[in-house]
Amino acid sequence: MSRSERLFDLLQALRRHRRPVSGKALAEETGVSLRTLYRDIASLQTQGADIEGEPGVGYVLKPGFLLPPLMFSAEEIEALVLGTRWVADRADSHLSGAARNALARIAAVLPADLRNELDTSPLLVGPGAKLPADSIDIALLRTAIRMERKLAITYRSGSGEASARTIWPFALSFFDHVRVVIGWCELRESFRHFRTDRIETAAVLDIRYPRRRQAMLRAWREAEGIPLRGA
Amino acid sequence: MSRSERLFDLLQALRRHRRPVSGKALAEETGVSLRTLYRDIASLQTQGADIEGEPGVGYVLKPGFLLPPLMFSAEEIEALVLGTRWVADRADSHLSGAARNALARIAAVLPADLRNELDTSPLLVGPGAKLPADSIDIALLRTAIRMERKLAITYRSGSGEASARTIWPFALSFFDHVRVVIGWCELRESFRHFRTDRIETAAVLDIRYPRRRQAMLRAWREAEGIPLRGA
DNA sequence: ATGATGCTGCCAGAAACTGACAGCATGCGG
DNA sequence: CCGCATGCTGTCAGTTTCTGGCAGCATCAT
Repeated sequence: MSRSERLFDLLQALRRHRRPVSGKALAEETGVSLRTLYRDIASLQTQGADIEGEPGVGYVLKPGFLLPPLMFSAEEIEALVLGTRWVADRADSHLSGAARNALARIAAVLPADLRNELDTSPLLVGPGAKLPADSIDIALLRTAIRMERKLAITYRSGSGEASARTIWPFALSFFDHVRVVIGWCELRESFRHFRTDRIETAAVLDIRYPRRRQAMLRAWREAEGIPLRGA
Repeated sequence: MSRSERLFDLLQALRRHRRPVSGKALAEETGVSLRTLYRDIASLQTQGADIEGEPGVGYVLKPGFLLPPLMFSAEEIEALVLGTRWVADRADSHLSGAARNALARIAAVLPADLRNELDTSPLLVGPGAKLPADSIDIALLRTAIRMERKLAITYRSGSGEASARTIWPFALSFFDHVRVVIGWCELRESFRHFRTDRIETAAVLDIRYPRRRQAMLRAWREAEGIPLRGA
């Protein structure tokens, strides 16, 4: 691989890792010695890339580098199409539509050959377990989460008891057989999970809850010991 | 200026000029001889840049090498992130990486507020059923499919019998618990499914199979009565 | 036909790239 | 305080690559 190709690779590697990455890791990824990696970093910096390196931490590329990334590879298109198909198939109809629209927007900027890959992608999503029907609209939950609004729900637990709660929803988790809203429960004063199919009614309140959903997600992850999944 | 820096510059120069530019002009702009400019152009082309050069006219960079800015709605971002997370979590490591890369590329061309949506997307993929371990590399299968190559496999069926077959793979289907290659089986002369975890060895042959994978996929869909799923 | 331009092969000297080693700086956890 | 992980720099020699110049062919518009 020529040096210039390697520099593009390095840039992409930096874009992929949002957290600091050690020079050693990047050197291995790009297949050069550590010394050369330092030189490559310096080279990119000369060209205007805003790369920050802290001793003991690693490198981060701050957004805003003038050079946009290279086009998707065929494999990346496959990954995008597969993901989109899964969402289109398993999520609520709003999100399905959004997935399709997103893919269409991407298709619009692809050169002909990649658009063809996109249209004829050979990775399929098999029919999954049937999700229990929700009585509420999942799109409502996503809105509440996105806007950080309190949510008033009536919930029927596994044992059949109904309860009315106000929760601060901050995440929605998709399992193979079920979907779960994760939120802070005002009643219990703790993080709780609620299967969407057991939520009987839900109303987005016009009250913003007092914490940032991202912070709550982080706190919940720590409390549950759940690492970042996926991307 | 080193060569690799110059290539970045050349790319920018090509991006800046929308109309064809003569090699001579580009050579002056980048400060090299014409001969070297031709080499630089060739170098960029090797890296996938679609640069058109017409005798008597000049060079134009056709779109499709660099990713242009993209715009999405918040919901579309959520859909993309969710899909990507699912792929990153459930597919083979190559495809996982591709999914992450694709998302990183998208992130790089997003305006700051949307990039933030992308980073803090509240839709999670729950841990799924554990997929049985494959003894072969799924990436190999995807390559065979993408390149429309025959595949020699040894397969152990559900009842335990082993067989060696040559198949024309044209699709890979992801189920919650299992992955399945779909192909035309030369032995049976019909479409067959093969669970990837039951494929014991697989070798991509250097022979292209005689039909287009897209046509086979269509034929298979009709034969099985399977509608388009997802996107 | 002519001119402008793209494109390729060849060659020899010049420039760069590279890895290894040695060393310093910085921040963190003990 | 230490040790450690990490960033960062200098130096050097061997290797690779890059570069310019020249010569020549191809293609297109005029």
